[in-house]
Amino acid sequence: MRVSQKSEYALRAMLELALRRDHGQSMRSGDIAKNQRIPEKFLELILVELRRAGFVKSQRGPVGGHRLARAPQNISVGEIWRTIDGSTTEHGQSGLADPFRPVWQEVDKAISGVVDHISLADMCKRAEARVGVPEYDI
Amino acid sequence: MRVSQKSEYALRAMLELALRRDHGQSMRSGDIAKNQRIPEKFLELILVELRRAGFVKSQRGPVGGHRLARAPQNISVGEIWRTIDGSTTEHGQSGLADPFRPVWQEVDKAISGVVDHISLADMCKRAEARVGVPEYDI
DNA sequence: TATAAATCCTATCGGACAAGTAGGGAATAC
DNA sequence: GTATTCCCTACTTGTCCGATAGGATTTATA
Repeated sequence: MRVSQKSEYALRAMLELALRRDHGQSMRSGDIAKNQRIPEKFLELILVELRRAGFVKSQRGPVGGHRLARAPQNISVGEIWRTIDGSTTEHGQSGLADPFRPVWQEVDKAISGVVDHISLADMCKRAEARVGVPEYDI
Repeated sequence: MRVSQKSEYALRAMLELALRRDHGQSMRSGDIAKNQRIPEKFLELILVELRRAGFVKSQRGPVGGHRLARAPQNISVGEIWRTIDGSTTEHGQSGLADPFRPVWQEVDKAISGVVDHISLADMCKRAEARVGVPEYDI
């Protein structure tokens, strides 16, 4: 498959929520957008998808915002990715006879083997480990 | 990445050449197109790319055609794929600071680990094993 | 109850790119 | 020289990504 810009935004937004999670409070979409440099209105659409998929809970109104619906340990990068970009490898409708079909299935499994075993909590650790590295957040 | 229709065509064409290779003679693009049900003019463009990439040798004229430039054992699915579709995972220009960059790199490696170790010769074996299977070539 | 702040929804748009078409030019065997 | 085949450039058509726009709906607070 491909990693769309939209998925990248979704993942960064989710990571942002996971990193701020200890504070307990929810984050407004505008703040996420600013911190992560994501087009605000576009991010709103993404957050709706994430809410419908059960990843975040949202509240409207003056003290509204978004927060994770589950613990970061129980949310994998693969889940989020597939929610936004659809099933991983979509190769043109190759009939059953396509001799390469088994190859793409193996590829799918290899991809899932990576992204399904990286949780948001893992990503938090990685991000924290990078604090202080010069090129981080520039 | 994604498996474009074009890559599928390229792979099927290469497999066709590999399967007919023992006959020694070259195949015309028109015959490949007919056997593999690939739009003829489109396939011509693909064959030019494959030639430029050094996968096939072509000859013009009445007895012209295309043949593999290397042994099938030495041509991997991954090589062909990348030639047509470009580098595997292209995720939007994520800066160096992108915390997900290492993830995509791992995904890249996992994909390569599959497709770079499947040769055209392997595909020939698989294809021959499927001869006689009802849904093959229908 | 009015108001302000936030999320939510529907519609639209521009540009890029994939897939395929078209028409002819160049080589080559006979 | 003619038929055949590959080669090259250009164009078209449709789809989809990324993004924007304008409100509608919910909700805390004064």
